[in-house]
Amino acid sequence: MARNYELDDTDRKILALLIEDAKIPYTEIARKVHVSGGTVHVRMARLEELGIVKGATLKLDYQKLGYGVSAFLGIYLLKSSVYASVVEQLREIPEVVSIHFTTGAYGVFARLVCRDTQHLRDVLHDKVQLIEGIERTETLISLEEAMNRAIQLQ
Amino acid sequence: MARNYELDDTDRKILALLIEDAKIPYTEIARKVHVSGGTVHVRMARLEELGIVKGATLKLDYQKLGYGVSAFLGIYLLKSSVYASVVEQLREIPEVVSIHFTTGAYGVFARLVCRDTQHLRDVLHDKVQLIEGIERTETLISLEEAMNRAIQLQ
DNA sequence: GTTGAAAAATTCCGCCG
DNA sequence: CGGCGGAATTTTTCAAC
Repeated sequence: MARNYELDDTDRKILALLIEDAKIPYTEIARKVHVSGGTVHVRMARLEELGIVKGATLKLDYQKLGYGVSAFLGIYLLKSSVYASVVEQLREIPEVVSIHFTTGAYGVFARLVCRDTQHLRDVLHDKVQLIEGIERTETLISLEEAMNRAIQLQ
Repeated sequence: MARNYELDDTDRKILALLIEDAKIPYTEIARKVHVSGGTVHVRMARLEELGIVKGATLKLDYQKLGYGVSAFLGIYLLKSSVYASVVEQLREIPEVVSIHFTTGAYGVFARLVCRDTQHLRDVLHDKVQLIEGIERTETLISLEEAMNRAIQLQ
């Protein structure tokens, strides 16, 4: 499941460039990596085939889109067997953007993105608190996202 | 700073499609949104001009890339005035992918992505613990990322 | 906001080292 | 076999309306 695939230097260089900007043309990547455009195409097709590349998405300024409040939620479960069910129910909430199963006090750790603190309050009260299997939650409101980037390969 | 820009339904539909897959051609978006290709182009140019769209990036399976361990770090600061300096120093650590200024006990909350628990241990001990201004940290290791998605517009 | 046409990129395939 | 190069198709890009 967590296998490590054989990636060569060309693969990593291609990925590093596309992580920075997924819209740069393959022909330009080809020039920078010193291979042909066809090769970039073949390498990307293989990386997608392997499931390493799952697609591309936009980098957005959520603040400017009106989603200025983000929060982390530490969730205490009534018993650990409800994990899968709680995840399913969290997934149904559009404001939940990521869910982690973590070590430590919390069983589940989630991140929410909301328009404002009122919206966050509503989501917590009307959606999260109603989920079966949750004992209680601790909320950490992010007042400012000082940084957010993709991992650097190598 | 946190202004709300006027986006119409067309803008939102275009963004929603590109969030799903930033590589679909503007011509295809045009068909789905019932406008011309030129209009999609103009709308995206404006959204980039406004800074709402900051670019595009790849969606990757970090597990398969050999980065299977992710952790959240609650950081207690010696005094709140060191915030900016601590953020600067965290930014220098390649394994740190996001930094938040939060309410609650921690002054700073960060996320790290590492190859394995040994790598995480090394980063915490050799890099994070050396930062001036940090009193102590609490680590939450994510054993599994059950979900990770972009926010849904509307 | 649309159209249409030039420029560029993608994509595929036969060939070669 | 993996990489290269060229050609057909599609997309991007932009000016005129």
